[in-house]
Amino acid sequence: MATRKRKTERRQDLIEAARRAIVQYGTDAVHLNQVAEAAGLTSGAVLYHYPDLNDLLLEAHHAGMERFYDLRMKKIASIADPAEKLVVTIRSGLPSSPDDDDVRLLCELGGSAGRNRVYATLLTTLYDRQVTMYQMILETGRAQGAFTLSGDSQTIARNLVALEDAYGYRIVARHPLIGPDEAAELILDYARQATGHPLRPAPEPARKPRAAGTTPKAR
Amino acid sequence: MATRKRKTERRQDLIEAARRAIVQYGTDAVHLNQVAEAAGLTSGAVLYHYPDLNDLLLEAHHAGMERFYDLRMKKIASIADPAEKLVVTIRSGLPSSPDDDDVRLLCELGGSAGRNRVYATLLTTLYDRQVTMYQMILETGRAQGAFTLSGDSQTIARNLVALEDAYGYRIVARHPLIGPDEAAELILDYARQATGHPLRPAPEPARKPRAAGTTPKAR
DNA sequence: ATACTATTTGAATCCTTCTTCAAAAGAGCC
DNA sequence: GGCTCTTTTGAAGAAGGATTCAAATAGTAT
Repeated sequence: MATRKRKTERRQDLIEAARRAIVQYGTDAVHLNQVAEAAGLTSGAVLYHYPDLNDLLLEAHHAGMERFYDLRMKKIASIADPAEKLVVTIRSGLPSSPDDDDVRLLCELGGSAGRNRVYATLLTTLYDRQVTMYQMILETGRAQGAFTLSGDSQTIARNLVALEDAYGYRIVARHPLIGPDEAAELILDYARQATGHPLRPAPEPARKPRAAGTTPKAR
Repeated sequence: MATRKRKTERRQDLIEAARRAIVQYGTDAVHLNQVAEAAGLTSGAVLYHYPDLNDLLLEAHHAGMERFYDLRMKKIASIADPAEKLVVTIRSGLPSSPDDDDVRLLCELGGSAGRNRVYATLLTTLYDRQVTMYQMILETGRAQGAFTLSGDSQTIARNLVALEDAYGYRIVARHPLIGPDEAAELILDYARQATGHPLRPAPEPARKPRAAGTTPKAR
């Protein structure tokens, strides 16, 4: 028997398991048994915590989305320079590889949004939040005189998020020529035009986020 | 009994039915019975033509993709002016509404591409073809002196297709602020910077494609 | 008309999944 | 250690989908 756990803890596990099962089988195709197996439990145990599988799937998508967003925010929180911040932000919106589960979950969500209003709302909310995030960076850069925006910040921010999204799909679909590096460069090409800043690409992402004020060593 | 048809004809019907069923239920979740019902047949009849449902689903996706691409090509074939051609092309890559089944099928494909290599290839192929299509337009515009490209045509073309893709998802997910018109304007904003051309937005798409040489009436 | 053949149906069978629930088993408490 | 409450299992039953195939049917050819 699987080690017994407390309700909240187990529910957390189940959300994680659901995430994995969704990525593997698809949101609309995943079976209760598959989620149970991913969690190392039987279907009965899953049902004990989530009498309706759809509730669990929704929570999994919701959690995945929040995680994706929080992770990005954390990665850029300590960066003061708007140009560097923009570069890192662009990077953090792309999958690290075709097997990046966080992004694959979002792609999954995109596929289902057309036929599920709740998922559609979730995805739209994420998009809008990301747009706002970019807008802040752009406006800050402009205020500091670093950026000369080619148009209003909302338009640029919307396009930046759109580009990220789209290249996420390309990378997840294993485009033979467009990987994370190439995608970042393509987006940067737009970002340079839009900000009037040279935006040199960031070095390999550091293991830990740098403390504010320290400079990345040149390479 | 459903009216009997010839093999090729019925297979065509089935591909259409599968398309509809996929959009409604999801590529990975759709059941044989649902496809059969969409075609107005029984599951046995479907199996008679496609012993393996996956083959049918693949053909449906393939056909949907080809159709989408062909339709675009047809819409722009008769347009000589590169600027107008670019504007119309951008429009034709966006869903006409959140219920545009052609685009919804492609979104579906994007969701499944992460876990199905064949679908991934299909989607990648479409992307590359669209990039080439845009490249032709851009290069032609440059050769004629109409465009002053901000960078190499491949980069611009890749970004244009990426923007289209992404806004397709936004529209299908019913973003409350971004519909076909707004998306077109956002993409045009980028296209203007990239081509150095004012690219005034096209009037409402005409019922029939205009013959080459005729001018759209002003409004 | 008739016969022929390709297509479609519908019923039977087999499988898989969902759902329910009594019983088992861990975890915490006294 | 024994008691209690919560969590988990496993079995059983219900529901539905996939697959197979003989029989029916509708076009097509003669």
